[in-house]
Amino acid sequence: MAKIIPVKNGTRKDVITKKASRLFREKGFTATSMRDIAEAIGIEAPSLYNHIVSKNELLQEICFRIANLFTTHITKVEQSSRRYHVKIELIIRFHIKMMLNESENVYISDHEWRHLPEPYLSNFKNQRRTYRARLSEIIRQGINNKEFKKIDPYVTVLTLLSAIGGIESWQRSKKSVDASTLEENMVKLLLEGLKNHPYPVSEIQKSKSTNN
Amino acid sequence: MAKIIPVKNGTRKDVITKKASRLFREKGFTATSMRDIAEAIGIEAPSLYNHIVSKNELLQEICFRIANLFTTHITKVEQSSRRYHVKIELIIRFHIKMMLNESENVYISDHEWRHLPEPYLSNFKNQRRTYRARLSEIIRQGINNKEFKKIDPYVTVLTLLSAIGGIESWQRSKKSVDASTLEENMVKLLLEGLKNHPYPVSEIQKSKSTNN
DNA sequence: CCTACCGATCGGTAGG
DNA sequence: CCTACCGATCGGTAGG
Repeated sequence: MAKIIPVKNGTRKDVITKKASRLFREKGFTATSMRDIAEAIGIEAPSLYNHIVSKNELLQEICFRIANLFTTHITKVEQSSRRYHVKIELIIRFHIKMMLNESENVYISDHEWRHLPEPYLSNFKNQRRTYRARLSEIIRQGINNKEFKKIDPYVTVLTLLSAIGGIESWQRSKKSVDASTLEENMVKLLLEGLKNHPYPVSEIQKSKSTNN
Repeated sequence: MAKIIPVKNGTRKDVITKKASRLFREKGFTATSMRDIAEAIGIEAPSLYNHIVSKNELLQEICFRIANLFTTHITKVEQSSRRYHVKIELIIRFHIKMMLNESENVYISDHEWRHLPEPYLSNFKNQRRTYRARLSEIIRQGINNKEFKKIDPYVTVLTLLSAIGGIESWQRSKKSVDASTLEENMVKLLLEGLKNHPYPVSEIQKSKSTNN
């Protein structure tokens, strides 16, 4: 009765988590039933509970595992002695690589976290807020250091993260773009939009095209 | 018995749609029950069906209304005789304004469309694919015309759309940034990352910071 | 890992 | 707009 989870090299539960990830991304967490997951594996729904505690546990493990990967990475970047634009480039490239290698779980972490039950929900939101603040701080310092143009650091963080976080949902329908093309082009667009060019290029083409 | 919908100046059904939008964005379409919507209005769930056909109908109307607004706008832009970078700027600003003025419905159209039932689902996906192709074409022409740097048009479209589409989910927690700051900073970052600068600035800072 | 089954909740209908 | 109620499905448990 007492949830004897096999302590092996991590097998049965991993299979469940993998299938669950796939389905959570495809149909959404709420729209995915335990019976869907069980069927994808080839067992009956109640059998899942020999390996997991609850449906929520699956979501928690996905969300926090991804969040911790990002937190670990930014810590490493902060501790390095690179220039600020290099730090931002490293972080942008890490985000893109995460989207490419862990797209299902990153997508879930980005879009399904609101279904976390309450102690975890606040926890997760805190972790995200802190991450964004640390990223903002790097951009702020880069502006002070004249590496970046004068731009609102918080808006920049929002824009960068959502730009990268969104590629997954597009990528699904067409894998027409290979990983390297995607990464280099996104870096070109985002990083060079951020960098400080030593000439007032930003004012040149500012026409009266403002209103829609 | 026959769904006599009041043809008035659009009142009761609008209230339902409004409340539904709010809840669909907050909790997600699947996690929102008809009883949730009814309770938010102050009536019983079955009473909703005097004004609407089904829960799916609510989602359909939201998704297609938003999609049509974007389609109408890009048609107008295409028919104008502006330069390509102005066309892109107009479209970026329209997207940002939509996020700010219709954030709930744009969010639903962006994230909950996969729950559309089948004749509508394919329809919606087609409309989105076409929109992206038309946007790509403007960028491609702008590159040919030397207004934009050499960049993959499709990746650029994905990046621009997801950058703007993501601001909503961030904006929720902190309304610290006012609309004008948000718009000007996003345009600065995204449009200037795209524009062709008449000097090889993009190569200057390209260090060996590639691998994470 | 299964069968049998639980209370809760779902979208929606009947009928007034 | 309500009460009464439907068949279906949900996450999960009991017990082996």
